[in-house]
Amino acid sequence: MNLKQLSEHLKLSQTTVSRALNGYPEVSEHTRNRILKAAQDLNYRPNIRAKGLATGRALAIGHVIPVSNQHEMVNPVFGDFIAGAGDSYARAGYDMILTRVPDDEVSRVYHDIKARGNVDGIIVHGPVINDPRISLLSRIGLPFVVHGRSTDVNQPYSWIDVNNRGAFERGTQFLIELGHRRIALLNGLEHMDFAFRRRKGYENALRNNALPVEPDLMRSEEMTEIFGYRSARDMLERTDRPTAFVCSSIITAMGVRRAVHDSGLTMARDVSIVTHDDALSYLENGDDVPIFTALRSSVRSAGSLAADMLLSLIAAPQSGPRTRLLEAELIIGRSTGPAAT
Amino acid sequence: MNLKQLSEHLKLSQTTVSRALNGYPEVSEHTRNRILKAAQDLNYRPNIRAKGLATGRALAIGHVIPVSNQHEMVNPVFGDFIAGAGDSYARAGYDMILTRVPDDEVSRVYHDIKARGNVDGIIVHGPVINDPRISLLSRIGLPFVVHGRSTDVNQPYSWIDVNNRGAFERGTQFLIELGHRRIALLNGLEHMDFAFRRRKGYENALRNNALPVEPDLMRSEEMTEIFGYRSARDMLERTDRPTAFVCSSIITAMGVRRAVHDSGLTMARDVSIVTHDDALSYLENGDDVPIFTALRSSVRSAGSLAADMLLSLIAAPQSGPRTRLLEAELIIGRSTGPAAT
DNA sequence: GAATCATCCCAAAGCGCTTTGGATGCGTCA
DNA sequence: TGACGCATCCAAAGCGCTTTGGGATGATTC
Repeated sequence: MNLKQLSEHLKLSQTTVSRALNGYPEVSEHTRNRILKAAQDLNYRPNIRAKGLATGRALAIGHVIPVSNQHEMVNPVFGDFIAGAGDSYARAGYDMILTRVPDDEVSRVYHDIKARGNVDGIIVHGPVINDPRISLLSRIGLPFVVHGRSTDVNQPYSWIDVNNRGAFERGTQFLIELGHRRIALLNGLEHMDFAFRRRKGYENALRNNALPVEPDLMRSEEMTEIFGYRSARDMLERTDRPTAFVCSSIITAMGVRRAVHDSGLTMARDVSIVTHDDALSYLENGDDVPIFTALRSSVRSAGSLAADMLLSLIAAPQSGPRTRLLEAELIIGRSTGPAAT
Repeated sequence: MNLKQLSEHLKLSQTTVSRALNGYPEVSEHTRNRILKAAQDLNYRPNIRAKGLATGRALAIGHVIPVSNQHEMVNPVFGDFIAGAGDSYARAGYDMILTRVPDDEVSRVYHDIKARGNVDGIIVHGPVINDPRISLLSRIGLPFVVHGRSTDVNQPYSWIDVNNRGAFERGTQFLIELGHRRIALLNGLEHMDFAFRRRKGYENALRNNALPVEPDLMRSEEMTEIFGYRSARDMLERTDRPTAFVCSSIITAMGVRRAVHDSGLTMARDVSIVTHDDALSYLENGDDVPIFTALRSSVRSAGSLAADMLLSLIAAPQSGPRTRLLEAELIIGRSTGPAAT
């Protein structure tokens, strides 16, 4: 069932039917109702490709996920972010198109996307420090919103981000106030902007309290369980072992917990853990009482907000870059306690 | 830069240029090379919507993710599956379109998708027992491949699945051979087909060894860490506590491990754990020596295979349903040992 | 030399929609 | 009564591509 058939069936022109369906005023209420009813009854759906061709809009948003050549890991955060964004798109009648792109092909792919015209805008995932994609997309003229920010990029652009620096400063400060002096940081890869900012926050807190920043206590890797385990294991073997850990991910924190157990120590009593928590639906941080003391910020709602931001950016292109900084919430769980004296 | 401009620039017809670019034989080698070079130089990309309109193909695959009204959890497996599939699509020049659909709207959405014509085929995620989507899609006439199978559906359809029954039978048998007699099952939601099959496998192994199937030792829920923890905690408090657990997910297994520790017991010595392992990139099961004894099957390669299957199904629609059963590999890790006597 | 046949290329229609630029009919007003 | 405005509707062009149905050219055959 296409427009032509529908209009023939109604003995009206395609123009009138199209206008009625799209809410234009040049159609009488009577005719409009007749058309809407027929469309409903005959189960008419406009062909999105034809519509796109005619309007020049694609009615789709692209999510371009960088896949690094060294680090093939799929971001665990991704599913939840997409879920949040997808719900927003569904409400607006947009499709969501996913593309995985190797680092060395981003430029080609963005040009492709622009030329093929299959999306109206893009969400940029996983920004690194001084991310070249931002100036590239601005130059190409494709509307976009970055999930995260990019340090050292000085042109304006739209982004939505958690206050990573602030959160980690707060988490570290919290441990310091509990009396901890040797606090380790198990961070994500620090060329990633979020990880870079988290380290800044961690260091700020130490400096504010006149504590030394010790490279020995800082690690930066993909945030896996095994990374948490191995790092904590190593550090806990030392005589001057840390009494607390700040982790960039619940998964890593789980590894630390395992190491604490395996070292014959007790969490909260001997070793405290504070972790970032993206509130992933499959990694709930306990139920009534959280397992880990955490800096929580739902990546799912970030997805939804990013999508909304991009859609409004597309609707009003002139309105200039928008930004939104979300604050993480400090949740006190059972993984922290006063430093042993 | 569109076809018209390109052909004017070359002083050729659109027909010839189109044919040259799409590899049709009616163009001399000389002209073809000239066209290819110009296309390259001028950075020409065909508009995919126009192409789709003209050919009737969408050059896109839809992934429809069911979102249950009761269980809002985002499937943790999803990211890796998509990664595998996405790589296949990229190779074939297809786009991947994601749609999240509430359970009660599947029918409407599938009809929409068909009518709007924005995909050439669909991957069905998360099949339940007797899944209505299969007959629905067959009736609508949209090519599809199911990730998993659906018990009680007797019409033929294309699917790719892990041998869940076989894997869990094997895992349970392994524990029995280690001397375990009281073996608990922490399963996913059993209206999901994969979970249903896993229970069958578990029960088969018990029956084959003349062991009782005890409802007290079987739980079925969303596969979270907390589910594993709480269930194991409960069961380990009993006087006739289980000596082994079979889990449907590494995340749940982590919860069990925590419960074992918190109960003052030792993994492998007092309590053994066997778990399914989807080989998620952010949940590696240890490094050289796996942490958990596991039934491993990469969901990522399943994604890639599912995508390839669907693409070939679209290319040769008459060729009838295809199926592919993957075997999980039993990996011996440090979570299992002989039953304490 | 005419007929036949490849080879290479083109004009134009068509995919399903939107949108421009009228056309038509009717009531209103001086 | 004629001019005008308004409310409704329509024909046709156009979005960028593919594909059908030839047309022109030169080589080959008889």
